[in-house]
Amino acid sequence: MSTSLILISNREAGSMLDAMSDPAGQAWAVNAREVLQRAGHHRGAARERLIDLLSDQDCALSALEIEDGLRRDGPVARASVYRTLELLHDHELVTRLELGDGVARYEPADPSGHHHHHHLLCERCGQLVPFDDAGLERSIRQLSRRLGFTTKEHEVTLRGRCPDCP
Amino acid sequence: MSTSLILISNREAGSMLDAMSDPAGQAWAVNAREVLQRAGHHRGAARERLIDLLSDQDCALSALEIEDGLRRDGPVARASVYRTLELLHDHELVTRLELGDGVARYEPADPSGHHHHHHLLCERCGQLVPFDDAGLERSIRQLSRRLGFTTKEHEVTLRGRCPDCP
DNA sequence: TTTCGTGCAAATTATTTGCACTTGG
DNA sequence: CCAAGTGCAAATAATTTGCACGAAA
Repeated sequence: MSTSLILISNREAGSMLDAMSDPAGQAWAVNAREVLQRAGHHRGAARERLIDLLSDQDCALSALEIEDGLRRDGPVARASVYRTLELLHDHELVTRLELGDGVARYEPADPSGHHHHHHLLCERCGQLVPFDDAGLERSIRQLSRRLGFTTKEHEVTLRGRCPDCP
Repeated sequence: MSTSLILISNREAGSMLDAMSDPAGQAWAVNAREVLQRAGHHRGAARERLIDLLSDQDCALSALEIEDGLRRDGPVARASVYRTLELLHDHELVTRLELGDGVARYEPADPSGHHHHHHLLCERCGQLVPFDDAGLERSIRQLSRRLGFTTKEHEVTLRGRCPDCP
């Protein structure tokens, strides 16, 4: 049974990406800007900053978390954050998640499938852990075919206890 | 590859359940009342009505939809709806879903696993379709074991085009 | 110089809470 | 009676929208 696994806590992932100067994120940002430009969009400051911030991220952030992050470098309007996220989502450049706590989270979308992953939310420590599983993906592909359903996005969320929380 | 399938549109399912006088729903309602009673809860009118309404349901409803449904038979306070849903969720009697449109939906939880299912949301016609797939469940079990994660709930959402919407 | 982006504040929407009153056991 | 449930209205929290002004192509 081939199961590929990426298991990264938010904190660890941040430093990993720092260490490798985040080539994947850069690629995403470049592509995102290109897509928006082709669609006839200008390059406003807030949007540019948001794209940079998201590209440094490995896992989902809420709109308010993004706003906070941006504010550390200077003021931003909340509306710009929401509008930019909506725009990115319309162009399928971000994935929008709702993990069951009433807050929408966003993360860079990954058309190549290289960084595709799902989420596991520990109900005890609140940690959000991205994971990837080939068997699961296979099941979903087969299932979609069987149902005659054209699946554009899919999302799997596990809620429970992580290995560190007994 | 054994893949069991239940494919029911909301509308069809409603009539199906009518036709068989909803034995599963009745069982759920009985159990729900028992669980709440054991926990020392009284039987207020709003809560009783909500349990009845949910037990007739095969798939997820939002709090506002539930409120509307209840109002057809008489007035209910919105707060009672939310409080009851919270209570049922605390006792794991309902499953709470967030399918990505900012609204929480609730449906009777199924400890037996008999009616366990996931959701498929057609982005074109908006139809919410419940489905069940053995292969998918197997993948999730294996995955949880491999990650050392104790999965209490899991949720799979597919978004795309249903067979009727080309 | 026109189209798009931004900021601010006000509006919406979903959900929660405080409190006085009613009801179940 | 006492604990729990209900309704109503006001409070939050997340997200959206209208509009005037500033910036990009």
